[in-house]
Parts: sequence; C-alpha cells; structure tokens
Amino acid sequence: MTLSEEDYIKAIYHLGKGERTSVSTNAIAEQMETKPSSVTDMIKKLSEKGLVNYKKYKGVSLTEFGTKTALTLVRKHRLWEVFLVEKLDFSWDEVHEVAEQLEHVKSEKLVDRLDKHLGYPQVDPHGDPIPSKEGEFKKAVKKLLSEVPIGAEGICVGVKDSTPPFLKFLDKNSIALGDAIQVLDKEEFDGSLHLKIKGKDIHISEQIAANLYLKITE
Amino acid sequence: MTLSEEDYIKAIYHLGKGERTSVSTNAIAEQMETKPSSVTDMIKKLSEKGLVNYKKYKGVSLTEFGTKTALTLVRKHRLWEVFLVEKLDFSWDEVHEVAEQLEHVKSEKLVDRLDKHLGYPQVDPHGDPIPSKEGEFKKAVKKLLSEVPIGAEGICVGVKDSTPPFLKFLDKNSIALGDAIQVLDKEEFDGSLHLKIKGKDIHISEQIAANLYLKITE
DNA sequence: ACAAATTTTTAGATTTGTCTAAAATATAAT
DNA sequence: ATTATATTTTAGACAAATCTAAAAATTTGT
Ligand SMILES: [Mn+2]
Ligand SMILES: [Mn+2]
Ligand SMILES: [Mn+2]
Ligand SMILES: [Mn+2]
Repeated sequence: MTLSEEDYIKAIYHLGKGERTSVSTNAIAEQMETKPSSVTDMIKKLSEKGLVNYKKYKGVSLTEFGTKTALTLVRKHRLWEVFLVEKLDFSWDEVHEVAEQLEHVKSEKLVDRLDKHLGYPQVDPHGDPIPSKEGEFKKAVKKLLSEVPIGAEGICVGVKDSTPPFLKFLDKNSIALGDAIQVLDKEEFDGSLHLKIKGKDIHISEQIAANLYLKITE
Repeated sequence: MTLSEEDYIKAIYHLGKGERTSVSTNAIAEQMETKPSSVTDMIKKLSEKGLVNYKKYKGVSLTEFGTKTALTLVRKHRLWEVFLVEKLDFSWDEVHEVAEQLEHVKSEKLVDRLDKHLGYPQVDPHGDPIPSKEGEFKKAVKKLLSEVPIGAEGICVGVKDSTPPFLKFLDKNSIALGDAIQVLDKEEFDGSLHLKIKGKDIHISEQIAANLYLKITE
C-alpha cells in the first residue's frame, strides 16, 4: 500500500467512527484536504483492492480487510505518539504531524519492538486507545469530569468554559490539556472531587469539574 | 525534497565517497537499482534545484548545498540505526532497510531529540561516523586488526579469510561482525593482541588479527 | 412532483518518477 | 585515424496522484 492509500483508509475509518459506517465523498475530501474528484479516483482503487465497499453515488465503507488495515495504521500512529512524548519529550500537541509520517514506515518488527520498548501502552498521549496487534481495543469516550464515576482515569482533553478566567484558574492550579487525571473521591455533599494529577492530589469544586472534559477508555 | 530526490543525493554522496568527486550516470543507476535514463532525468531536476553540478556527458557532482543535504540524511539514517540497535534490540544486519525509510521523516526536532535520547552517539552500528548537526564528522577507515595501533577502537566489519575453519574459530571465541573491539595491548614478540570485546578481555594471535577487518574513525 | 441546489462522477490535463527504444556522444581497440 | 564498443541522453509512453471544468445523479424545497 502507498502512503496515500493508507491515509485515505485512516480517514474513512475515523469518519466512520470505527464502525464501518458509510462515508461520503465530500467528507473524505474535506478530511484529506483534497478535491472530491480525487477522492472518487482513490475510492475506485481502494475498492479494486478490496479495502472498501463502493457503489457509485452511494458512499463508501471499509471492508473487514480495510478495517484491519486501518487499525494497524492507528496502532502505529498512536505508538509513535507515545514514543515521541515518553522518550523524546515532545509535548502533547506537537506529536501528531510527526506520527502522521512515522506511521507509514513498513516493518512489522519495528512496531512490535516499539510496543515492547514503550511497555505496551494502552492509550496514546491524547487518551485514545491503542489497538492490539490483533486489532482489539477499548473505545474512548469523552465526558465531563463531573459525570465520571469514582476511580475513573483519563486524559484531560478539553474545556467547556473557555473564557480567560477559567483558563487562568487552570493555569494557577497547574491543570493542563494532556494531563492524566484520576478521580480519587467525590463528596456527596457538594459534588466536589479529589483528583490525582501528575502525582499530586488536588481538590476541585463541582463547578470546575463540570467544565473539564476527560477522555476515558473502556 | 521528495523521498526519491533524497535517495539520489545520498547515492551520489556515497559513490563520490563524500568528496564531491564526479559520479557517472551508470554508477548511480546501479546503486539506485534503476535505469540510466531515469537517472539523467533526475539529475536534471537536482541540477535545477542547485543540489548538483551537471554537464551533459560529463558526470555529476554534489554542490556544497547538495553535500550539506546529503550529510543531514546520513546523520538521520545513522541515528535511526543506533536507535534500532540500542533501544529496540535490532541486530546489526537488519537495521539498514528500516533506517532507509525512517531517514525521510521530516522534523528537525525529531532528529535533535533522537540524538539526545541516544546520548549523542559518534558512530552507527556499522562503525560509520555520525555527522554532527553542522555536518562535521570524522572519516572511517577499514583496516586489518593487525595493522591498527594500540588503543584503537572500532567495529568488526569483515573477514579476510572466510573459510569455514576461520569462521568456526570466531564463533567458538564469540567474535562476530558488528562487535565493538578495542585493542588493549600488542605483544612485540609475536604480534599477538589483547582485545576487549563486549566487555570481555581476550587474546588472539597475529594470524587471527591479520584476517579481521576493523572499522575505525579518525 | 418538479425545479433548484447539492453531491458525486467523468473527462481531460498536469506533475513525478519511472520505463523502452533509439539517437548522440565519448571511450577503447585496431 | 577509423571503427567498434560503451556510456549517456533524448523521445515517447505509462502509472500514480492530483487538479479543473463539465456532466450526471441525488437530495431538498416548495
Ligand atoms: Mn499519514
Ligand atoms: Mn493521538
Ligand atoms: Mn531512503
Ligand atoms: Mn550504517
């Protein structure tokens, strides 16, 4: 498979939310930052190769083989992201572009050894699950911190309230996007939470919790 | 620069032994496993871009810019080779193909961080020197172990006598291609050598030393 | 239901990198 | 110095991936 074919397969996978749903030509074009006519050409090729199901004007979906291929790519992408953050001290938000290139390196041994080197991580730096070699993985969901059960673990991936006062509050309490968060306890009384963030225990009000998104797997 | 352009530049660099000597179309074609006509086409493009000096029928040589580009690629290639051997436990002889792909990943930060992660290595697993970010490096020479001064360090890269008896001898004494060797002492009396190989001290006769090639830098 | 708007596909062109076959040039042999 | 051989370049073609412009099919709105 060429680099381009691989990126199309990944795009179709992500647009279909990993569920082999039908995806439109225009949606793919937008995702790939290309023209719909180019997408049609590529879809035909992928169809020939048995990676997608395609009927003219009726959208496209991944075959089982296509899904397997996509999962292998997602696995590689996310393992490289972990490598960049854990081993090379890249930050959360600068790994994607590089992983987008590294994912295309062809060597099964490389991926296996990388996985081992990283200690078989389950999630990438964005909290997204890493498929196993066999293509199995837990799904990730994004929830408000206030709606998550005690014991939950995840990555802080967004804010609901993005006004300066709230962002400043987060800064002052050194809570940042990309941080791993664990919910230690919840006060029934006021809905406030005890968290563990980067080793430290902190306490936040329900109002804060209701404005932070957590990505959790399982 | 495209992947293909990069591989051509590297090929010209290696064929010219890093000395900006003139290289023939056929030599490049052989190295790249392609046809001379394809090489001519590519040379024209590289010439347009100021990477090579080219006059019809008169061969091609790297410009200063081309040499700088080649050194950057060689640096990346060799750093990835070190990574594969040191961090992912690849063996000496299986890293080249993968590094051939990894070298094309575009991210200056990635290379810098990789270099740091590896502890700023000076040579790759084949004993070849790794150019600095500025493109400086020591040259590597291949010499018989018997002709090397006391104190020399290098990588065992070949045998002069490749008959089964000699290879069996090496096996029995656990000397293998790719091993780092240091010459500790030489007996004036019989020319025999004291070596350090993979932490262990061993003693070999001049006859053995005269059949082992060492790659040493500087 | 039918016209209008949108989406998707086709037709034809372009760029990159490659190829084969033939022509041009350079090198070697007599 | 000619001829023969080898090397290099050109001419023309092709596959991959893209684009624009136009046609076809689908969806939407009334
Ligand atoms: Mn990619
Ligand atoms: Mn990610
Ligand atoms: Mn390469
Ligand atoms: Mn090497």
